[in-house]
Amino acid sequence: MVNITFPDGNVRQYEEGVSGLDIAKSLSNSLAKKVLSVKVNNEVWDANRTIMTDATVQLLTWRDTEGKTTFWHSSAHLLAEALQALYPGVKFTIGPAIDNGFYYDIDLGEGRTIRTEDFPKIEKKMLELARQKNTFDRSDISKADALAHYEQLGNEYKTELISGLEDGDITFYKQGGFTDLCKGPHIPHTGLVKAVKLTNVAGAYWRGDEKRNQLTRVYGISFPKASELEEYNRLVEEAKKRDHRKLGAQLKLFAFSEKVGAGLPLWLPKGTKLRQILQDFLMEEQRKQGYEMVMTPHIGKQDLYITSGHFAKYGEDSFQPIQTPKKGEVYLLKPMNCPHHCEIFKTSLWSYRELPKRLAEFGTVYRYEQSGELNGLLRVRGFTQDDAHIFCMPDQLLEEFKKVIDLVMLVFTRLGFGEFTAQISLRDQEDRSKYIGSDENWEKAEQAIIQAAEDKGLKTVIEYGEAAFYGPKLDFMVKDALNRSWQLGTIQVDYNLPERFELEYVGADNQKHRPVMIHRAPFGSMERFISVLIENTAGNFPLWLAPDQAVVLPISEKFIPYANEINERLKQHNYRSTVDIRNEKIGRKIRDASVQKVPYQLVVGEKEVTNQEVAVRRHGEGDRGSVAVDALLEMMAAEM
RNA sequence: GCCGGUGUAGCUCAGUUGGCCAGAGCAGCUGAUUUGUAAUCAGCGGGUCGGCGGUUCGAAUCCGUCCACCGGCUCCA
Repeated sequence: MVNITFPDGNVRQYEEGVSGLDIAKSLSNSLAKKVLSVKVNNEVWDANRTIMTDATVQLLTWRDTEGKTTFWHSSAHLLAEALQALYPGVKFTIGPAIDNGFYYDIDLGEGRTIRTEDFPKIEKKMLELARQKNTFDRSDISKADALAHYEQLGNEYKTELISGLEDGDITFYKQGGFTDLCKGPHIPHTGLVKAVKLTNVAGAYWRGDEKRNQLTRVYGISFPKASELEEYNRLVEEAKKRDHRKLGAQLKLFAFSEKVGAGLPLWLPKGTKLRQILQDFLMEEQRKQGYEMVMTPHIGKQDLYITSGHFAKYGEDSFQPIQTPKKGEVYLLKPMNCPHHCEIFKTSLWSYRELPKRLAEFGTVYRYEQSGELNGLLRVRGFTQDDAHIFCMPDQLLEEFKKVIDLVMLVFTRLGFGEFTAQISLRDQEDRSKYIGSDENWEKAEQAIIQAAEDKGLKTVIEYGEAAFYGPKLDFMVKDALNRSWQLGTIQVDYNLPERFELEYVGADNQKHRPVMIHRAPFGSMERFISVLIENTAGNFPLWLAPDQAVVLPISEKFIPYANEINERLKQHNYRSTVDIRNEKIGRKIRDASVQKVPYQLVVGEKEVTNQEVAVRRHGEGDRGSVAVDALLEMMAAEM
């Protein structure tokens, strides 16, 4: 007998060799039908794998993230089985579960492709195979046999994978007519997969290396119930409506023009308003915290970026040098503001008493992003950073860094980004050739960030290889409508640029010392921040950010003078308000104001003129009834 | 940059296997209507069918190439 401990602390005895599925059956038959996999001593196992010792056991179903992962991973095998049937000779590589579904990377061989038109027949095949209720059978296999198996199939990808595995640690899984190198676990049988949707097909490099073969990646998602697929489809439709590219056009915030160039956004009046409000908000906070605004030009001599190291690192892949009429004179579009700010620091000799020096600029920079990377306002070639560089003494670093964390948190809280990931981006552990500066400085910088994040009680994840070439970063990641993660705020510690620019201050000892730099941008870039803001709010901005806060809607021409009066009152109180004087019915004016997502829609007609009131309609809510203008002003003030 | 897809009026889209002057709705303009909580009615104007080159008696439709956009991959100072 073995003692099985459940998550609630209960302990029950079972025969040795009991499986998760057996345990589920002993509890309830309906539960047994839902079990996807089982967590045994904190390791996820097949539900039918035998348990030989005392263990803590948690049965995993569709409700558990790990249960979903098992389900989707098994679905990837099902996809592979279908592809094997439909595309003979296809070579399989890897097919993992992801956050929202699964994919399989395959090599179809020369000249063959999969298109979205092919999806229905693949989905049909998958469901057909699923209905066979095939079990996933696990088998241990020796390294030699595993290699022989795939050599015979001519699958160099699998043999490469196997070469990296330990003998005795290799397992195959077989369901129906498909066998795959796989460590598992899998769901009890394919019949649990009731609904399948292939979502897209894309190229993906083998092992993520662009120098190696490009494989075909087929993405999909699957569900244990058809109704869940419908729900998923509905959510995808909803997400499309939040897309900042669509809303940006609809709300007349920004635009792109082929004639101006790819990735070069044009800010329309309303988008500019929104952006200015955000800038004003941050500038005010920064003023309170001792930042000083500076301004620098959009270009600088090539030499500036040779000093900073940017030219050596990115010169080839950037906008190319700008020539002048003078021979040999070369300028570059600025890719970063920091070199300019270093030169500002060098305009005087600073006393330690004057540090930290916090220089801030909404600086527009230009980077030649790869064409395939451009994406609405999320990834552009000309963008404005809410940049600042803090020059401080080494013993001020930690305190300053923590202050910046507070500022980023203030920004995120005020803008409603409750969900974010704080990521500590460190050097690549193997390849250090990508970075400038000494190991010693990197160590100090990385430790400072880890310490500051810990002191602030931030929950962080560490990502190696994500650092900037001159220093490590603390990045704040937020997701867009399509669940993709983007870096917004960033704080970086830099010992290297002060050295390269030979920055100095005079210490209490009357000696010259080298300051440390903090690069920081709470928004990151105005463009990206605003795109994520649009998607998070679905364009329903809080009142203080809305480009148009109110629109007065006269019932007919007769009431335009009164509407103008109301509009003037609002303007006197610094609200952004307009009057819709078009010769249209009130229903139409309300509709158009709603499409533009104007928060306060103020209807005025005979009754309102008589009572000296306005009929308030709050977008997203509806009719609030008529109130006096003073009451309206109070209502709006309370919302600011 | 790579893989796959898309590109018709300001916007959303129709346009059969290549075949008369390329269509609709919305938006715009003009006029009528003077309106009470998500689209009033009528008339009018508007398109080098993404660009360039080719095949053909004939190309929005077929081929090539470039550009832009979409989803991934790689990259992201």
